[in-house]
Amino acid sequence: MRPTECDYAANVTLGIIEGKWKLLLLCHLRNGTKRFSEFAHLIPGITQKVLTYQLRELEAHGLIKREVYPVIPPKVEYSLTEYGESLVPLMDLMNLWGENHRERIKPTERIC
Amino acid sequence: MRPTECDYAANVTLGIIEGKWKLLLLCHLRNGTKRFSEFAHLIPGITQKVLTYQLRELEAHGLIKREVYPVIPPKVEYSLTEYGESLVPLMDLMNLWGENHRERIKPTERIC
DNA sequence: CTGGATCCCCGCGGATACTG
DNA sequence: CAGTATCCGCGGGGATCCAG
Repeated sequence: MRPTECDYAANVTLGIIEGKWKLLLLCHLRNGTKRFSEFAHLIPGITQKVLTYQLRELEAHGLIKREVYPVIPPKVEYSLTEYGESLVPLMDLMNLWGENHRERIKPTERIC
Repeated sequence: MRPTECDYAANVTLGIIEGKWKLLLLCHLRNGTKRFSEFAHLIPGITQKVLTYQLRELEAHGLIKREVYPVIPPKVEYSLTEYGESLVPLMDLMNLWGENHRERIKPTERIC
């Protein structure tokens, strides 16, 4: 309630959430385990390097689990951890607010 | 539920929320109207340029209201709009999650 | 008092090529 | 298949100076 510094708690959350594709990745993982190539297919716009990077960060924060199967060809599965699921309410809220915001903006688009 | 693009609704929210000081500014405004100089005093780390910029963006998105009093010396007051208040639940949730995350991390700090 | 105008740095994210 | 390595551009944010 007295956020006199930039270490405001909500900013901690923001620091973990922010990243162009993180929320999208987390959202996809809510529907179940995903492989690296599945993400690349689901999200055509992302490059391999960035996909790797964002997944690594989510993993570093304990939100997702990375499981490597020592087979050929390689197989890696990503899944939401229990801790990652604690973000679900926040994701839902952000999703909801974002959709409302879109509809709020739309009327501006119609010029007529 | 089928976020095949980067225009995922939650990302819209993120785009409005993100910014190093925005959440903090919004939080301060929850306690009432603030003047420009008050922000500068409450948040020592922020520069005038950035403060101006972040306030302008929040205003552009309709979250805050900027009221200018034509007096000398200048007086400008910022306040939360009704739309801005619609973000309060999200802010609270982010704050809560952030605090929990801090405590979750702390044990790692104590090496003994 | 409330900014605007500049300059600068750094890191995120993108593009491309290569590898076990 | 699932990455790693390298280069690069852009923009957010900081520092500083100026202005009505």
